[in-house]
Amino acid sequence: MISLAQQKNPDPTDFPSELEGLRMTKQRREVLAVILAERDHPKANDVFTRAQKRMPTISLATVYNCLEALVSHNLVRQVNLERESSRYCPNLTDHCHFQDEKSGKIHDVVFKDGVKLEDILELPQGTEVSHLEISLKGTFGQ
Amino acid sequence: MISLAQQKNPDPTDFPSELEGLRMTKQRREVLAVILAERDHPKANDVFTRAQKRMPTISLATVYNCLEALVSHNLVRQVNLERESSRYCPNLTDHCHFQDEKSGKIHDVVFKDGVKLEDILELPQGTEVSHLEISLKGTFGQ
DNA sequence: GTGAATGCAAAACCTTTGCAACTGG
DNA sequence: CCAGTTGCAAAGGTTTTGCATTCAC
Repeated sequence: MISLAQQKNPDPTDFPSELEGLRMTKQRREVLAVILAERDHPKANDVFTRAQKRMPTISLATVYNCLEALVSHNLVRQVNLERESSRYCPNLTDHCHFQDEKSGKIHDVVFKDGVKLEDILELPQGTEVSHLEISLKGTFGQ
Repeated sequence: MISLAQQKNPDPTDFPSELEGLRMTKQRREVLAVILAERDHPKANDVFTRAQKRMPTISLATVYNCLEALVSHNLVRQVNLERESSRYCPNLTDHCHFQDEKSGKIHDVVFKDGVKLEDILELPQGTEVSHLEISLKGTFGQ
């Protein structure tokens, strides 16, 4: 896994021409840069609006295409909360999401050290988990 | 909490005229009966199709209305997996959902005894969880 | 050069809404 | 009786698709 997720204000032109086997285009670079720039879990339309600032010709359909490509190549994570539109997240480490009911903001929440799925859930023998999503809602402390 | 969830082949006419403070109508009774009859996590449209068998005049919009009413009165649980349409579940006990990637079927999964959220997640002081949804995907054993 | 990606508009899909008619307690 | 619910059709919002053009390697 690459460490792009740690960058704060990435310049799209810094990205190599291929990432995780995905051919990079101007638009994909821009979409990735937008997601890395802020940790606020934007929706596709937010990404579109921000990307347009630097690239006025980009289309919403292209943003959706780029997001799909980035997600399927594990450069970005797609976050689905209830019935809302998907949000996108540059944090590729294991974590889940807490939506504060007052502010609407999404917070990343990590697992305590050493916690394993099989310790908490009754899963039958032979179960293989390929994807796990945990989402919480309520009042977030602090 | 009432024990309707345990019934196998409920007759809609068995339901009282009010449940959990919700005024029951023919349509709400039928929608509830459909969801209680099978544990396969149907989507709104599946509920509609099944309800139509006994009540040909029911409309899809009414099914959505009824589902919303039943969910908000805690008679039925709404299950959101990824970007799919919502599914509906009569199991009101604490549990989460596992979607088998081969069959597409949804399985209920329960927590091991004594597992508490605060034991597994790093939540800041003062956090209050009002809603928790855990969903898994992969190959379900057995 | 060539297969893949883009941009546009239109379609698809799920869910909600407005409103007149009806109904259940 | 009469507020609340239904059924219908239409609108809304998000995401996908078809296709000609353009681009990246």
